[in-house]
Amino acid sequence: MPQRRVARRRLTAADWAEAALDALRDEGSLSAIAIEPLAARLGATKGSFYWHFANRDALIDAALAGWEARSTEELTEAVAAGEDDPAARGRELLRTMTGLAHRDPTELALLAEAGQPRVAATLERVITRRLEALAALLETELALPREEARSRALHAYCDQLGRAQLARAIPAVLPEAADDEETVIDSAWHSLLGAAAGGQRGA
Amino acid sequence: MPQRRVARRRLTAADWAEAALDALRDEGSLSAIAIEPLAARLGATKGSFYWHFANRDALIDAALAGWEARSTEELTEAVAAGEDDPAARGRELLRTMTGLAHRDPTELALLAEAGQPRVAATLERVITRRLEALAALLETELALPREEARSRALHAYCDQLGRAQLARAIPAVLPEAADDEETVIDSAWHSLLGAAAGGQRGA
DNA sequence: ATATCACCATACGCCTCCGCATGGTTTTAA
DNA sequence: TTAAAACCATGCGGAGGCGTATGGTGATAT
Repeated sequence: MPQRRVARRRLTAADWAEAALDALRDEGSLSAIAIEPLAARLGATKGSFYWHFANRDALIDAALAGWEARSTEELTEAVAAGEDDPAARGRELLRTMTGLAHRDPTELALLAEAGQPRVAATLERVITRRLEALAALLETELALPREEARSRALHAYCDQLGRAQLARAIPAVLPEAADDEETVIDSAWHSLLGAAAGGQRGA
Repeated sequence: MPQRRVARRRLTAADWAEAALDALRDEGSLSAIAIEPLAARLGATKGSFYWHFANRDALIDAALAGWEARSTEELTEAVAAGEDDPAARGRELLRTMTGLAHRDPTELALLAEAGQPRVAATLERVITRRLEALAALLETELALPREEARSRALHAYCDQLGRAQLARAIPAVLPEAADDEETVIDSAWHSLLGAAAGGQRGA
């Protein structure tokens, strides 16, 4: 019995990778990327999967690569936007960098799974690029010294990261105003501009 | 054959709960709390476990309760310390609240697993107590208005949380000075004192 | 001394998932 | 139209984890 349900189209490796990312976003854990559940979700079986991928790790790699590509793409778009207005570009950068964590749990899921070396490496590349972009903006547009720019960027990023974490884990402790992304971005941008000495003072 | 290895002592429920917390800290994931691996680690078998606990969930609950008890104990100790010097008490509070995340991965592991409702509830209680304590200190000792105190406390906490997260996931992006806990506490305390308007401005 | 109770080992069935082997079914191309 | 290639379903074996049943073994009390 040729048991196709209706007239399902055939799957590609990209379909599997995307399904893996979906599962990671929905379940919030790398263990959600499992062949058999994904196959069920896709209306297929393992036979399809093992044609496109060598094993589960290969699928995870593909999903990570997909996420990294999407993230860097959004970053470059944000950098390119509003070329004339530095403030607008800064806010757009912040939105891309930190708003993602609020809108899309994938990033927090990966952060939670940073024990895995491949996950950590992916995160390192993405986050480094973001910090680099933000620091560069501060350095050129606000004429801040390099170290100060990097320090402020890092500070803002950590703040938003912790905020996103709390928003996901225990939203009750955050003020209601934090629901509005525009408000959050606004606050982050102003604290970025008006930061005090900042950075680690020691040594 | 009475196969005791040497002359192992008998286990208690607390032994199992502690072993569960150890596993959670070492592996960094709730899935590390698994009966059979823990039994092997303890040199026992499932027979022992199911005498002391009804099932795996009960063990997780016990581990969470143990962590919560330990956390609140450390918090009250910090509040009690240095009663005469508000600054010293504030720094001690910060050390307890945020230093924990740096020294002990358990907290970050739980945060990563906040999808589980029981984990989220535990975290909410602990973190709320911490924020409450810090805000109260700022309110009474620095004579800050209530909302301002809460806002600054939350801000500092988010910052340290994000910093701890990054330190664990991708330590490369943090400056080397961040290795020194005293430096971190120092920076956090000063930014807590000298924060600008802070808080969400909106609505 | 022996009966009772607390504690534990062993073995079993069940489930979920990975990975492979095999054979079938499409699609493409010659 | 038929041969090859791409794609996929099915079935199997194995690993690891949960929970239960059952029968010990040690300590404790009488």
